[in-house]
Amino acid sequence: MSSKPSIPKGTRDFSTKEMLKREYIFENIKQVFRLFGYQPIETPAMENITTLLGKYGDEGDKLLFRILNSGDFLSSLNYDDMTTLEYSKLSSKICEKGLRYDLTVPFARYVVQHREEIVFPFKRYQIQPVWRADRPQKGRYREFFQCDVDVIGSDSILNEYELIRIIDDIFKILRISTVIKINNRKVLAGIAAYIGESDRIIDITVAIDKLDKIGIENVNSELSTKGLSEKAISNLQPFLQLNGNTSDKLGTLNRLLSESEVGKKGITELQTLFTYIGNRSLSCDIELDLTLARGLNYYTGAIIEVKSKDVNIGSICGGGRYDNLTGVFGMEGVSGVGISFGADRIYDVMNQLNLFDDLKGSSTDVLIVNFGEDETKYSLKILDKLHEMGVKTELFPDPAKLKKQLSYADSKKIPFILMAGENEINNNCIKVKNMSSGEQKEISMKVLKKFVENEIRQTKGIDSLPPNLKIL
RNA sequence: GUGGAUGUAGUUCAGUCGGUUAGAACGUCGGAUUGUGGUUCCGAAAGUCGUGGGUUCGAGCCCCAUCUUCCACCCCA
Repeated sequence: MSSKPSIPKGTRDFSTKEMLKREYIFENIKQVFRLFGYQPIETPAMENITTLLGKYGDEGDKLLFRILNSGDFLSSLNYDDMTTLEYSKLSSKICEKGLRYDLTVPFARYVVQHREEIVFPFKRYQIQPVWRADRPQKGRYREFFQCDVDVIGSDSILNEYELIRIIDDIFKILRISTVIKINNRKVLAGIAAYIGESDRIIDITVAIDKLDKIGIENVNSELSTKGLSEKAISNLQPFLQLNGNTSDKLGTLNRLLSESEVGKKGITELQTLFTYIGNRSLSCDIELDLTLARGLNYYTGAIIEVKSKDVNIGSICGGGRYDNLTGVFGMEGVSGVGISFGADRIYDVMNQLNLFDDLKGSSTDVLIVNFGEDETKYSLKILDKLHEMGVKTELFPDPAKLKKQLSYADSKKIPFILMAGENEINNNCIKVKNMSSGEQKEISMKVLKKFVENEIRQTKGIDSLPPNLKIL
């Protein structure tokens, strides 16, 4: 039984080089989240399946990973169940748990469960993997990390504005040029009402979401296939053809939707948001995009999606406002808004654009050569000192040939070697080798600290770190 | 879930019409150099040709199934 080991479809191992890059992304995102006063939480990888079902639409239910009950999972079934139940009903009988599909629904569940201990508005961030049983392809994985920020318990559009700022800050730091697309579900609901097809809002939004992909004719024919009347479709056209700048668009919408209460509410929300954004300078492009629909069922207000301008990989960040997500868990009238950064896609974008150049260096600054048992005591003393000074240092674990130890340092791009063999120990000094110049010299133990400050810090020190990591 | 492509040392890829023992580069390891890396030179290890069946005297190559990865759709981060 020694077949080659493998990992499940759509999952990946991350090797050291990849992890350094990934952590760079996580660190930066986390710092911006903290800057705006968000605090971390984590929730379990698995949730009760009933928590997850029905929150993401039919498509979402299909993509949930279900966890087979432990033990005799068939004991809850009788013969009739097995032969007559359709598979989805059957699976919810034998699978009581599932892997989380996103971080928003578990968060809503968390808020309801911990309502007594939470002070509202509650601003939290959460960086964890999620799982979807999707068919994998480029930019689409079955296990991937989401970085969520949400504020729950506040209706203010200031929260939407804050999220836009966060998006802008993060992508500015990561040097990804992006366009932020904004829309509002209430406006979409208003449009559906205006054309007399209120109950078809999902079909309508899904179809117009494809506008820039398949063109206006195909959208119209798709709507017609879905059973929308000719009249409704022709009434929809002015919305599909909306153009001009943001205030033009909002003006037109205002006229067209003057009869619709929800529609007008949505327009006001958009207006408020765009006023906040106003003339503040953002590095991202911002665009009011009526064709932005987003599939997740629970959005009720603003919807936000971010795309890279240089790499075509779908959205790298998305989110919106949900007015009653906690309602399904028994806590009514609490509105929240949040966004989710797709770390894996951000990684793909940055990799493709070679934006990780700054990270080429090693994580270790100094390697202490291992000369053997007798010298190790002396080396460990040096190691401790350097660690106390905050210098990233490692001692080679085996007394391997010097050649081996040096080429290890070389492959890890460690810039400094410290050698303390018999001669050095007798003279109470250390030999230092600079790997890039090849130059080496002996220094006494006393000036070790000075040496660190003058040379290591300058070669590998804080100045070489990306500016945003300097605080660390 | 639907349709299409793909798979050969650790990695990137050759491999002719189906014909003897499947090759290269890079990487790894060893040596030239027992206390000095990168460059150079020499050498070695490394493969059940994704997996399982089938056709054939003979299969990396042809056929079937299956898995992986990739692409389009659906949907999404």
